Amino acid sequence: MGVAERKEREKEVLREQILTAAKTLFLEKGVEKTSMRNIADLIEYSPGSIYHYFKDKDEIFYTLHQGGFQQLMAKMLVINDLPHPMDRLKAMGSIYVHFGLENPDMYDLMFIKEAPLDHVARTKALQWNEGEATFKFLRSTLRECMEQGHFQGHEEETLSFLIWSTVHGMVSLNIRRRCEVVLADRQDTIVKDGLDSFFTILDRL
Amino acid sequence: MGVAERKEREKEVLREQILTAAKTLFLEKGVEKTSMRNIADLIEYSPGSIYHYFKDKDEIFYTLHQGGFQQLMAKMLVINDLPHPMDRLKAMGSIYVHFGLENPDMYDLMFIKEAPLDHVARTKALQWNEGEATFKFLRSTLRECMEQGHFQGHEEETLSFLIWSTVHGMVSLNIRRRCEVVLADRQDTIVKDGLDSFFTILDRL
DNA sequence: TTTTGTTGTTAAACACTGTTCAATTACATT
DNA sequence: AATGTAATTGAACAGTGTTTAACAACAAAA
Repeated sequence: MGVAERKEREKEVLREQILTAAKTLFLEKGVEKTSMRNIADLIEYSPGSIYHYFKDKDEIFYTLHQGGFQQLMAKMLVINDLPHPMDRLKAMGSIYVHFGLENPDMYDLMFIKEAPLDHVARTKALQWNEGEATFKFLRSTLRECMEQGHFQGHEEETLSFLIWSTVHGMVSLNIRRRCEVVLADRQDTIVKDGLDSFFTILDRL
Repeated sequence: MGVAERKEREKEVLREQILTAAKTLFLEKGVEKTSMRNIADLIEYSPGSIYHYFKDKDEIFYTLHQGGFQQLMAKMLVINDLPHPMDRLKAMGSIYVHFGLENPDMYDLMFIKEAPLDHVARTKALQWNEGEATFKFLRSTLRECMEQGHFQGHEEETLSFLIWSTVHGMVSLNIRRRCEVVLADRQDTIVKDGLDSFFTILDRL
């Protein structure tokens, strides 16, 4: 009695170990350069064992993927304190950008990496619930701004997409090192400056 | 006599064959999933031969990469006909976005794919001359707009980066299929709408 | 207490990968 | 015909993700 439960817990522990080991290595060396053997070495198990807990390497980082959205969402929720929707909108932008720059590999997973889903999985089960929730959060904040008279002549969904695109563009160009050459001298500041510039545009809109 | 020249030409032919084979496979299966052996098979040479023409896989990638920029630049040059800098700026945006949507794989190579450069290569020779040229083109167009009184209170380089980020953001979210879930019903129109929305913002700025 | 059945774990193997290199071939020049 | 050079090859190396047959651990049943 209780044996099955204990085993279940032990399994869960190892699963968690795999996950944290994978996360450590992914963030340290990148997903591509982390091998299953590396993960196995770190948890002191054989490579084969991992396949009893995760179908393949992809499944490991999709699990981490979901954690990323929860992390981002948790950070986002802080803005609820701000009374003005425009402040909330701008705070969301800042949080989003900072999250991306501080967790480039996680951001990569969430918004840049090719979704290695086969068509079946993509169209249905689709796990991007987390991503959808984040976008809906942006939309509702934007709607509140519009109710206060901002962004006249614009359509909510389109503008949400445009705003998302702008912050995503800045972060992803940075992460994928496309700024380094073009803006070598301002690498560190360019995203912050761009974001400020973006905020003044939003304010004037 | 002329033998060396003929050999030189023949070498060039094979180099070109490698390049087109690589391009075909890269665009078909992606860079990561294309092996040197795949390329060798397609041109009916042994894997080793390729290394007489290109230092490594990265060098092939970067050569194609440059070709993409020349393509994009060629399309861009058309805008020189337009007399108003603001029209030119908007035309550049349209061309950029259309290029991305019509050549998603090449765009991927140019702006999204992880630049597989080792540190040495990244810091020096640095191959992104073409990318730099494109950005400079944007900057100079923007400067002309500013000389006509647009975008007051903004700084040229920062705003260039912001504009680039916006169009890149829209294209890359689309290419990497992050819109599919969030904007399922408007997949086809959202980028066009977003771009229009962006243009009206730029006009009012 | 022994047997059975399940479950976790392993090492080895498979089919790949990018890259290197000694050996071989092809061929223009002497 | 012999020589020298450059192109080409196939095998080898060290790595990859993944599968699998064998094995060990151990709770449940006999």
